[in-house]
Amino acid sequence: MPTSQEQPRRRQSRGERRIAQLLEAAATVFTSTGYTAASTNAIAREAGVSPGTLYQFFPNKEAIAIELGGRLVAEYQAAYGEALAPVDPAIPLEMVVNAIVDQFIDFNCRRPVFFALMHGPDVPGRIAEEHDVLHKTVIDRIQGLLSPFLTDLPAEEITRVAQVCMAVYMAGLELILAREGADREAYVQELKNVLLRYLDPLVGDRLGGTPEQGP
Amino acid sequence: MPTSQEQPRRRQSRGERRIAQLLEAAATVFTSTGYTAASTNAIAREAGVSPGTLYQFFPNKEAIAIELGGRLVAEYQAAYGEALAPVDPAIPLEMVVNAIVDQFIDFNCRRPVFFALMHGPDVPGRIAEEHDVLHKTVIDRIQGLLSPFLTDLPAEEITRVAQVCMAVYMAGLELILAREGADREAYVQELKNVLLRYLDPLVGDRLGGTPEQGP
DNA sequence: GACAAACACGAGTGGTCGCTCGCATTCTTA
DNA sequence: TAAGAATGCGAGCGACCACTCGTGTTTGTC
Repeated sequence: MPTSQEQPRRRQSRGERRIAQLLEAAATVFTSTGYTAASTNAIAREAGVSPGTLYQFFPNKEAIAIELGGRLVAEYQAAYGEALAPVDPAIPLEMVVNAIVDQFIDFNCRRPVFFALMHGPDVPGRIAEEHDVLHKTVIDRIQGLLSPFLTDLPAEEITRVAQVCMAVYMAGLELILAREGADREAYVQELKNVLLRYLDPLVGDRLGGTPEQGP
Repeated sequence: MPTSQEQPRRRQSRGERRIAQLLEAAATVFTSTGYTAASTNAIAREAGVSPGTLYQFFPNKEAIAIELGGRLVAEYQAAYGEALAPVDPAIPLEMVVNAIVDQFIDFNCRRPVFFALMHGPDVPGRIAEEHDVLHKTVIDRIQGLLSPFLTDLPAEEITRVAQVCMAVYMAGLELILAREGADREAYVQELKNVLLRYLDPLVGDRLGGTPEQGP
């Protein structure tokens, strides 16, 4: 016999719209207050519905964050699915780093919730697990991307380099999200500089060292 | 007439001991759960006293964090007060960065609460202000330290560089605190590498570029 | 139009947390 | 040693929050 079967409730189009509305409201509230401090009543109010209506579509608060996170990941992969795919190591590292940073920054600026949900230290068990999985995946991809460039380094060290790149990116992202306009652009350039100068001395000896670039 | 005067309650030595005990307990709880999730009852339990006793010495939860933060800053300044003081720009940047990173890492490893309190995104108003002040001070100091080295750059850009250095340090610290032993040391070296390679191309042309260093 | 299912409401429930209060105990001081 | 202050206790209060439930409304289907 089936164990506690999940009967797939038939949604009406009104329901689908409500769900989208609630997730949008949740994104707004999570972004401004973080996950833990965000109350489900506040999310419902932001969406213009009653608390009861919210629980018509989500079994609990955690499920909102999980669904939101899932949709964000899907949206990201649809837009930049190949961002971290391995590339021809003959391409200058500068171009690779620039392209990847630009894509990630672009997405994170358009969807600031993503950072709030991923970087928040207050998210509870289940979400933290999802984040861990995603984090490990990204690290693996960075590692695979860097390997052809960092031919002289042992695998263990490449892992470390990937971890450091990820951490530096996250730190830069926080600075960047707190700024706007030209100031933001300047910090994006600085982030690229940090990563490039960090990685450049590590690449195996091939033609084309990366020269300095100005703003 | 005096406005709502604070009468300085005479403490017995027993009381001073309790305060130290409570702050130590608070440090433990804050470190493991963060400020918001830490309950005052949990802090009292950790210290082996009743909730009422806790409130004999602190007017509210915020005051605990503020007192703890104040003592940590004082402790830090006593140990490394001159860590960010300007130095002779003839000294190689590598030595300067190495020394500063070592000192900060050393302190943060011995007192992990410091990072938890400073980096936590969930700390309420009053504490956030204190952190802002401290953060601005540190940025200023870094700026003053870097200026003699980065002679070719306008002030505005040096500010940006200081901000980036601080953010990179914080990111590295998070990686480092999550590791132990030889692994930790390796990440400390990586952090130094990131900062050095980022700053090295910026220093005005003088003798002594910074060569690569191994683990 | 009739019926059922999905949707919507919002006061209410149980639980947690910051904090209080009345009272007991220990220390200081004269 | 006696008075008063400091310390200590822990049940409990009020506020807030995640979540529920009884009831009423809208929508899809025959």
